[in-house]
Amino acid sequence: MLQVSHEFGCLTLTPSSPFSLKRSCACGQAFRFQEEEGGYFGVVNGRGVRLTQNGNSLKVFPCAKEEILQFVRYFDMERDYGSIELQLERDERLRACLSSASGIRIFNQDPFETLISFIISANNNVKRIQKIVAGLCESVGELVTDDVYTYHRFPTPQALADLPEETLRELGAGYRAPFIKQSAKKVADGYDLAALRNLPLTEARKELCTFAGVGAKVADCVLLFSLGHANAFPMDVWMKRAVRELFFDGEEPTKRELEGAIEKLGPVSGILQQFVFHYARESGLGA
DNA sequence: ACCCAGGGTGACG
DNA sequence: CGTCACCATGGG
Repeated sequence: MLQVSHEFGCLTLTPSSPFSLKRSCACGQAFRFQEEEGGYFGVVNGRGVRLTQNGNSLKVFPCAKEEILQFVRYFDMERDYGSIELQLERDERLRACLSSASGIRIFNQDPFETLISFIISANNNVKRIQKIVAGLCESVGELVTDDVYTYHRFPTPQALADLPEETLRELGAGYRAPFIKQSAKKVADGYDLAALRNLPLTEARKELCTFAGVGAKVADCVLLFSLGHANAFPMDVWMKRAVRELFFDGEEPTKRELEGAIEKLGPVSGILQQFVFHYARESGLGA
């Protein structure tokens, strides 16, 4: 159950299961939530908002009445995370993840922003990804000044498609510069990312892999973090280590064994994955 | 100098 | 189908 209240232009969402703003913002799913004075500032669906946590409540400011549902959905507050954490708790292999990952929510981000962000993420680290994405926004993202804040939106597909490769390299994108440009152009030319929401996981993944700089892992991030595929399971170096340690007693699994183990986790395996990922990074698993 | 980071691409078997 | 060097960049 979710309690929703709205007064003085501030939205308060209180889920009945544990919520952690800090873990949700820091778990590596999104790269534009900046920590500041007891909260976070982020741009959600093109709107700059300040996020704070009070008890188990998430506060979003500013928020107009018409925007309430949109924020509820972005922060995935309609989903029953109590049952998800219960599944983790019941699994002896995954139980330990909760101590550092309880309260995570998977945000429903913009597909294009997520696509470009995770193209940048390839063979890169979170701090640098944040820096490059911030540079993109400050360079060619629309500058917005509303009643409360001044901020940049994430660039449009056309804006990134028009950006010279050299500029992308100056921002730190390195060899990913042409991937960003080509993929942005494909969206600017009319490719409908949102349509992938309604495709089966395997087909949606295959579609995303036609973009430059997108392989299975980046595709799964886009599907999980922006297109509602809760069973997309991104396998990066951290998850490979974690799965090897937690599921296969330190041994390297075959591809079949790996797929089987993920399949057994059920329809929200990708969300479970994010708890494990955050745990692995926080506990420095294997490093 | 070397290794690593939310990997992908292209070449070669 | 699988493997593998290579790819920019910054931090440890």
